[in-house]
Amino acid sequence: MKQSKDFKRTLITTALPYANGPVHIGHLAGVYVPADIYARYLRMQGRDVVMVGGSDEHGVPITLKAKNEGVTPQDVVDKFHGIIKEAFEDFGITFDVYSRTTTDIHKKTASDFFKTLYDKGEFVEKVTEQYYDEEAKQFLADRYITGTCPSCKSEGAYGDQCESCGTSLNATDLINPKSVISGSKPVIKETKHWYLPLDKHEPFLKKWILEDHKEWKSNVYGQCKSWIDLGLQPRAVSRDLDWGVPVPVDGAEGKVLYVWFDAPIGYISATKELTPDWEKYWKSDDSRMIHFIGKDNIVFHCIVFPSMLKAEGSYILPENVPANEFLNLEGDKISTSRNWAVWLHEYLVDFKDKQDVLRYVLAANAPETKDNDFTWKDFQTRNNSELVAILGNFVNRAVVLTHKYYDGKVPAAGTYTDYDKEALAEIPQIVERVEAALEGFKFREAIREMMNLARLGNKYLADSEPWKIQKTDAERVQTIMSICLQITANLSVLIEPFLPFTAKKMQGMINLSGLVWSDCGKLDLLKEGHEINEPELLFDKIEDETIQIQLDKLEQAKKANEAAAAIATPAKENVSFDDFSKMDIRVGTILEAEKVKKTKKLLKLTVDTGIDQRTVVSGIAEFFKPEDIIGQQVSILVNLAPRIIKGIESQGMILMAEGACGELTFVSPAKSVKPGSEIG
RNA sequence: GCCGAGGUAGCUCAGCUGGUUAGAGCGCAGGAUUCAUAAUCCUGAGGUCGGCGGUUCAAGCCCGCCUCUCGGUACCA
Repeated sequence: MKQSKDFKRTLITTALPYANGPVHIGHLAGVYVPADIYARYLRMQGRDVVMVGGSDEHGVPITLKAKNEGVTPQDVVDKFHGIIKEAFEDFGITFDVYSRTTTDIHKKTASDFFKTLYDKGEFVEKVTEQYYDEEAKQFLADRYITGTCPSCKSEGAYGDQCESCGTSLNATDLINPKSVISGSKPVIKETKHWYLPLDKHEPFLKKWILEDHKEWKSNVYGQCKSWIDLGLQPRAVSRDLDWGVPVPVDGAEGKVLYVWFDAPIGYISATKELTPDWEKYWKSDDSRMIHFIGKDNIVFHCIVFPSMLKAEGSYILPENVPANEFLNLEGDKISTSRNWAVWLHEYLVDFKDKQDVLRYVLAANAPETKDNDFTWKDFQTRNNSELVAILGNFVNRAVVLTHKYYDGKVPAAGTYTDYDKEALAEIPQIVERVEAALEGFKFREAIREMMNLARLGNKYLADSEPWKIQKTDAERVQTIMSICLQITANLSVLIEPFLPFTAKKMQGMINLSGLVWSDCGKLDLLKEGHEINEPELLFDKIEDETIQIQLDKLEQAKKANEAAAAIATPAKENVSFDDFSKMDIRVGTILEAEKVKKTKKLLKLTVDTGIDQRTVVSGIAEFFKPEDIIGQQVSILVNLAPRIIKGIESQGMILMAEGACGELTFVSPAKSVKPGSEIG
């Protein structure tokens, strides 16, 4: 495998945050902090690096949000692009360019990209059937259709997914589909779309990833292998929608590029926006591209986007895709809609000027190999016993002593003892280990090693005990303090990629600036007589009360969510008595039950309906063991049209009640009654 | 069900192509120390490496089966 130094320049891309909400700690930990550490590290080495990012502003969810709030999609993305961009700036994420996908340059870039592939015959055209709203005169994307979930029967399920039970759906599966736009019942209509034939690129992807990039992280490699082994399907690159980049082909009115197609092209347009020289980052073999993303994006960045680039023909492909897993918050998944998150803009209100603390905690506990948990307790501990006690404390000790003994002037080093030499020799070793970790995208390890330099400082100071011998051997103390100050100076450089705000503060304190990475390991960064400034604390302790406030805040969010979930869904439309009478619901008794093989949710039941004994397949296996429900009385819809499920004919449907957390319960008579009793 | 990733000290994680008494940080206990934000330094306790079987002179690392967590995918009338 090629080393990063074999390349002349590096293009770092960061996942484009979707502009329908602010960014939270999960985004930061998974993508932006690691990317920024890496970019800063390369820049400090004087290497040619460009880090691009931007807001992803197209797609259906944004149009939905706009509609709900009675504003235009542009209003929505303007608002969140602003919030997101500011949050990144506040946290010191050093994008060389932070753009957005609603710029003209991007529209043109994406449009041209499509046109090139179109002209080369890289797409296949397909006509499919989709829902169409005749009143609003437009096709309905999945998110624009609601109805009753065929799975859990709850109202308000979307065409792609039921929010209530989490099942992913096809829009055509919904019972009583309704257009979100006009409320009318949509009709099925034919529509033409373009597809990227991923299957065609499969042999290439197989070799490129599975053979040539075995060094990718196991989670990334494994995920790709899984997708490729499952067989790749053509993916639609266009949608019937009016918010996005128009498909640049005759007869494509009302169609735009599907958001996943236009979003990664945003990396290209952002680079174009940055420099007229953009092609050298994208089209020369001595450039390498690194995609920083979360695990939800692996398939796009490892399979889809490379296929697009390959099909286009003139672009380089990513050299590595160091995708992270997910960060949980206090044991639960971070969720924008449930407001279970720590929002970056809110964090800075509560923890003013503590960007580095969060950067540190997130990098030290980044979900590199598996999902990780962010807890406020851990945040407090890492701040108090690592940043304050180890790093801040050492620097403070060195600076305070220098002022005490030498009035702030750096003393001259005398003769080094063996122990001095030993300690000093460790500095370049630590630097080397930090470098190796960073080159391998092991940010947790890198930050641990970085802290080891501060640990070394504390140990050296404690072992040397200058305060004990200042009166008897002042000359020796000069050497000791000189070494402590050189370690401090080294620290101020080494921590910069990770803790840029603190690095700046430190360099101000020791009156140094313009340090670069190759200064790490030097023992003469501070010359004799160099004057340093007054000590100031790099970090403050965080008290229990401060942490409790954050925990309370989350607890409130949780309560608010529970309250929202407790509200019953609105009643359905009225039906006539005749409609109701059509349904034949009986009390039945389960006689036999067994799991349907090769399924997770299905039980095959034999039910005594009083009329007959029949077979019903029911999706309740996650909640009941077969042996526990023999003899259970249930409500059964007996005149539902039979249907074959997994090779078994299901003759009817067991009615279930769904609890607040999605758990299912039988609807059965309060007293045992004879099978066949009618419910009505 | 199938595919992928994980399951190593109280917590968060390392463990190279299998090789002597399984490591680190935090936490905990004891001691030292006072320059420093009661911070620091030293020492120590603590693990049947998810479980069972197998291959091997030797397995946390290889193979099989099982189990739990996370993600993808199929199924849910």
